[in-house]
This record gives sequence, C-alpha cells and structure tokens, in this order.
Amino acid sequence: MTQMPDAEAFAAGDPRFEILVAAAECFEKRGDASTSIDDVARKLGATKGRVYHHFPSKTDLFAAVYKHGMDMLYKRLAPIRAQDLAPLDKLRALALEHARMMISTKAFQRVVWEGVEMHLRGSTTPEQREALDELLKERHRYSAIFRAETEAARQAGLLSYGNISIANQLMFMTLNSPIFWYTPRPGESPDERERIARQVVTFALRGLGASEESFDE
Amino acid sequence: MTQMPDAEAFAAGDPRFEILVAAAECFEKRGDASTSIDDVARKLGATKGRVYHHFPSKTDLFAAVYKHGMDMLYKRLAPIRAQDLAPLDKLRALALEHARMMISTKAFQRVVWEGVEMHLRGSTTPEQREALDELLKERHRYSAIFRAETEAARQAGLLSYGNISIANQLMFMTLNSPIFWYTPRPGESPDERERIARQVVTFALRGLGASEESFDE
DNA sequence: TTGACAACATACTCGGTAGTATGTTCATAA
DNA sequence: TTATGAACATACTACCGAGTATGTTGTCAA
Repeated sequence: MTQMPDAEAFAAGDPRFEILVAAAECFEKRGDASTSIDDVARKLGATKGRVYHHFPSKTDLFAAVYKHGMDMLYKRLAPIRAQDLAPLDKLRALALEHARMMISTKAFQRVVWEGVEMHLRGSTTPEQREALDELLKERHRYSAIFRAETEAARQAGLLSYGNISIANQLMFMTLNSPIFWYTPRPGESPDERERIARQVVTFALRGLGASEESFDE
Repeated sequence: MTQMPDAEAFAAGDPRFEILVAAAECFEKRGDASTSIDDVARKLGATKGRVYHHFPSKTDLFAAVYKHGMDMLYKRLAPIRAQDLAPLDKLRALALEHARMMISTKAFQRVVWEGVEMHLRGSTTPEQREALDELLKERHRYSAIFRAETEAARQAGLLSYGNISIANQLMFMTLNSPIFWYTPRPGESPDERERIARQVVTFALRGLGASEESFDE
C-alpha cells in the first residue's frame, strides 16, 4: 500500500504516474545530478521520448516528484490537524504519521529532502530555482505546523529545549532519518514498520524533553 | 591508534592541503556529482593542471577529502577514548566532541556523509567502490565506538531504547545534523557554537532515554 | 475510411566535463 | 652555470547526457 496515486494531479490512469514513480526510485538511488533521463527511461523499459513527452525537462520531472511527495504528506496530515487534541498528543500524532510516511513513501521523501538540500546549499541553477522556489515555500509551511505544535507543548510545560530553531531541526532530522537508513526487508510485517516509526517518534519527543510519563501506554 | 598512516600527510606546507580544503568546500556546496575539477581549480584561482598534478582522479580527490575528515575525527576522539569515565559520561564526552567537529570541520564532514551515503545507496562506480571501500570500514569502526559505549550505558541502566541499530542511527543522525543546517553567522562567538553542540548532544542523549538528572550541572 | 491526435521511438545536436598530452616557469642541486 | 624535476598552465580528446527534431504506431471519433 505504498505510494498511492495523488487523486487530483496524478490519477491512477495518468501515464505520467508510472514515470513519476520510476523517476522517484532513480533519484532516490543516485540523486538528482547522477540520474539521467535515460536511466529513468531504462527503468521503465522505454526511451527518453516517453519521458520528454510528458515532462518538459529534467528539472520539471524532479519538481513533479517533489511536489507529489509533499502532496502525500499534506493529505495524510490533514485529518490529524483537524483533530482536537492536547498539545503534546497532537505533536505526537503528527510526528508519528510523518515518520510512517518516511517509511512508506521513502523514495519520494528522499527526493523532497534533496530538493530542500539543494535550496539550502544554494546549489540550484536559475531554472531549477524558479521551478522549486514555490514548492519550497510549501515545505516551509509544513515545517511551521510542527513548529507551532512544538511551541504549544512547550508553553504547556510538556517540553523543554534550548533554541527552538535548533530543536525543530533536530526533530525533523530524527523524523526524516528513515529515508536514509530504512530498507524494507523481505517478508517484513506492517507491524514491524510501525514499531520502527514509534521508536523514531519516541526518540524525537524525548529529545525535545518530553517527560517519561508521557510514553506510558 | 592503529589506522592513521599518513594523517600527517597533509601538513600545512603540503601543496595538496590547499587543494583539499577547496575541494571540501566545493563538494560541500554542490555535492560530488555536481562538482567539476574546474570548479575546484576556479576556487583556487588556478586551473585543472594544478589539481591533476596532485590527485590522479576526481575519485581520489574525493577519497582524500573523506579520509582527512575521518582522520580529524579519530585524532580528536583519541584522548577521550583513553579517559577512564563512567559509561554515560564517556558517551556524552564522545558525542560532544563529535558534535563540535561537525560544526568546526563542517565541509569535510559533509563529504564524509556523502561518501557513506554513496556506499549505502550503492551508487558508486566500480573505481569509486574500490577507492572508498577501505575507508568505509574505518567509518564502521568509528560508529562501533559509539555503539559500544551506548550499550554499556544501557546495561548500566542509564539508557533505554528499543532496537539498538535504530537507536544508533538516530543518535548519529542527530549528532551529524549540524552539517546540514549549521551556518556560521558573522561575529559568532565560540561560546555560541559550544551552546549549539551541547543542545545537539542533549537532544541525542535524551532521545536515547537518559534521565533528566543526568543533565543537571 | 480517414484523419487527427496521443503516446511513444529514433536519430540527431551540442555543451559540459573527466582525463591526457604537452608546454612553461622556477628553484635547487651538482 | 646548467640541468633537472616539481609545480603548475594550456590545449586538446573523448564521452556522456540534456534537450530537440522527426518519424512511427495505435486509437477513436466522425
């Protein structure tokens, strides 16, 4: 049940979707710079013509993968955001769903990471910058959701940390980390993935200074 | 102190050292694939000839930067490893020094990270693999140092976490994270950097389940 | 039946980059 | 004084990969 098609932009029948998935897997493995359009086409058992028929450039393809990754994140977080929960409980629920997504849609989230990295390092070409700038604002808004919940929990006396920006960075590094080290093992149960996600979230919340009692179940 | 044959190979007078630093900064900014030898030469105000005179290939240059980064880590950790400290205290001391190095030698450590990533993703060419394989074993030994200290502290009842491998990944992600988000600000005091390093270590040890009392000073 | 278009494949161009081959300069040793 | 080699610069080759231009095939509507 990984990587469900996006309802609005890339429906199941959309011929772009299969290309998008192949591109995500290529970008995940080699990174943007080391991935050629021919690589993507080869993975599809096709040629460049197919890719360029649906995406005007490599940058647009990369941006589309990035956007799809972010869209999936937003879609999964929306119902949780709508819930009425106590500060720390809400942060925990958001963090857990985020961690799950890092595992279940790893390839796409790895691309999102690289997109953010390219932006932070300022290593984008002018055209790339134009294509990704708007998408990165969305990423910033996404980050702000967690930041707000973190501060709320802190003001409720449920967290304690030094600098909030650093705390947010550390939390996201922790929550995102499965995109670097997680590899699905053959015959792995959903339960096993869930346990991984929970360990990640526990580490993150503890790191933010959540008391031990808040982990009693 | 077994594996540091030519740690002194890049002394201040060595003409290779300046190239090494420039390469580290280029790799840090653009990554390996997007960095050309001409980029490195341009940063030096020189041409390719200078770089290729001292390094036989781009892969060797990358490997040299990687190795220098690892050598610096080992050198700084050696005295701490030699100290006789209580389990958690030793882990904290190692982690703090590691975090400091992520800040003070960021460019080199970023390259080390990319080297590890290339290995994990299996995105190396045969020649790259040959050049980096031995160096990555050293990285594994380095990681094992922390792992051993972590387990020791746990057996002493000072830490609590689920899976040890995941815990180790999360700890390293946290400790390494400054290479992604830290940027020295103009007029930044050493004290400010120290505070950042300490917040990082606090997050990591809390994440591993260290009790709050262990942070009282 | 046709023709029009989507969905590709094929065959190119062209700029950038790793690596090489060949100068050039300068310090130092004999 | 000379010549020898280190430390570069210059000029070149070869290849790879993004992007383009142009077929080819199947489908579907009229």
